[in-house]
Amino acid sequence: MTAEITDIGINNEELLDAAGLRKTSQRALILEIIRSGQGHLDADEIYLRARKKQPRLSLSTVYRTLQTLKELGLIEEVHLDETHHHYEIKSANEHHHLVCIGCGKVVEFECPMSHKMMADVSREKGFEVVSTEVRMKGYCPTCRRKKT
Amino acid sequence: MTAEITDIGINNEELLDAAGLRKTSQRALILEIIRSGQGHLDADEIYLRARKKQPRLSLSTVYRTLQTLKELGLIEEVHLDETHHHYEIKSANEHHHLVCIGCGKVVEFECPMSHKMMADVSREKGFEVVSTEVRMKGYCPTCRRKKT
DNA sequence: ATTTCTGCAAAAGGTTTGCAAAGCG
DNA sequence: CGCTTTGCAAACCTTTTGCAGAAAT
Repeated sequence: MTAEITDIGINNEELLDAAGLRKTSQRALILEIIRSGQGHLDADEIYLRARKKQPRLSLSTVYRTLQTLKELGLIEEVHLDETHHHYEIKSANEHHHLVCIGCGKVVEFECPMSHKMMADVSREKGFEVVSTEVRMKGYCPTCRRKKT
Repeated sequence: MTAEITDIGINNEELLDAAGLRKTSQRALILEIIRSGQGHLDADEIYLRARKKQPRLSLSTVYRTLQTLKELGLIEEVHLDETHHHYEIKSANEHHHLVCIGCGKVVEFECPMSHKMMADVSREKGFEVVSTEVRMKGYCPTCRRKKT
């Protein structure tokens, strides 16, 4: 029962340590929120949720922490639309995003082909390609029905 | 030699007309700039270039015109990074973008596989997928050399 | 005690909007 | 002439930054 909100977790603590960073309650909370929120939270949503536990926490801290966690490789910034950034826990299985134009729902999908695509493009263009993002837009089953 | 800068072009004029919109010199100029600028211009760059011909043109007009042209389907908004929007002429051959992390250079590539990807995802997720954007990042030949 | 972090407020950067005047049809 | 479009300035929204005080090591 000693699981404190300040626990960032063994591996993560080591990471912070190695980077010469401090383990603070704000960082732990924000990471926890991203972890338990089913992916794709934006800064403001994280801020709102975090304030329920730490009312004095500021939005700039959220942004700075997101930046830090991203640099540590704990979270990933994804671009579901053009106006916000969204963040999710960096997971082993890479995936891409399908966004519903009607309701905003986000579904993840895997894309084994993307590796071949990267290889093809690398060869053709002479680039060293380091990342690929595939984003699809469409109508989810529910919104498809509504459309008619 | 009577090619006026105010010529939006036959098809485009009809489009404007059909939409109940007016043919103005600003719209013609902006479209012309996007057409002759080798793709991927952002609003500010378009604004700068446009001012050379029409010094009193305003940035809001650029934004409003881009919006209009996009709705008419004459241009396309692409997302090369997260801070800007970029615009290019809507062309028959669909392509995707590869951006150099070092120098910002943008290269287009085709992606025949994307159709299969769309079909696969549609079927698996039950979505009606309407668009796919593939964005890769990497180092161009020149920047690769510099890196070492 | 030293150095990093946080909160607050203000700035920044891209984009949008309200409104009166100008321009197209 | 009526209605759209423009220019200007101000507003907006997300994200970043400067700084003094608070917290971590």
